[in-house]
Amino acid sequence: MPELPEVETIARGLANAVTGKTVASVAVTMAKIAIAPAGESFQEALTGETIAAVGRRGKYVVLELASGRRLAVHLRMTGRLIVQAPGYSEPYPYTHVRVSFTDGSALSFADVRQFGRMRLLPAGDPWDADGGVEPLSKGFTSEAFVSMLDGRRTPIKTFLLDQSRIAGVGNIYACEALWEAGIRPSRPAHKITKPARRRLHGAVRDVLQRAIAARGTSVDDYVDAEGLRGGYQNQLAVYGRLGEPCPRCGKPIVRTVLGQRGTWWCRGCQK
DNA sequence: CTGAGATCCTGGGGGC
DNA sequence: TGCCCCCAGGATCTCA
Repeated sequence: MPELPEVETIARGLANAVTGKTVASVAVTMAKIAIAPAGESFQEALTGETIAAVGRRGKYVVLELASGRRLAVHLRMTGRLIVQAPGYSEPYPYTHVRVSFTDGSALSFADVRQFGRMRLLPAGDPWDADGGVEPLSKGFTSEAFVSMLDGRRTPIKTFLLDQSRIAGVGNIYACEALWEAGIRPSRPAHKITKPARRRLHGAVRDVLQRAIAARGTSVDDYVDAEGLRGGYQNQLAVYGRLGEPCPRCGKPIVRTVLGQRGTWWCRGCQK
């Protein structure tokens, strides 16, 4: 499941690989994946465009096009954006959209479960207006985070996963940040003390930055734009480690369900 | 506002 | 060994 660090890694790889390239043709083999503005054809609108830049917003990979339009890609659970060099032979498995460039290379969107989407947006479209703060931006200050939790009765882990509050945190890094901060995932957000809120603010940023440095986490089948796995799965403290000893206190990691999500944590040191 | 439940999908894990 | 069942999971929508 690509979260902020994985999407950041993919976007950086794509920035190197496709910036400046011009679209020669587009093949869509699963129509629901590729969404165009009303009345437009995805293939036709994209053909002839040049990739001006590649960035990230929350869990979206955003390709900025020379016309001012954008292609916002959400990978959901099993989506992949794969760059294939000129002369590539095999289509990447489960490819639903392939963008071919004039130099013979291609950018393929592949997705086993078909949950991911590529959305072509008109220039200036405020598509991400209701998205939350970027947790690695200057705007995500300790003070801002402390006050965000005021009056919020929802479990803190559910809060961290709400993309309209903080953009980009998913299940893996919510679990890891809560462990690092020593906070129980089910704790109502407003009941968390200010010192603990500050610890959590720092933990969210630390975990995300360390995961980016490791090029993301590959627990299931995440790979970046070059098809490479990440390395952060070797640094996980709790996620997916049911029954294994807590790295801090040695008690076995437990798994509970919170907001319909698997949640891994330590009863010994998360209060 | 808040949470619960359904929906979308398919590979793969568990049970027998 | 083989087959069938069922589940995970992010975002979004409906309903209470």
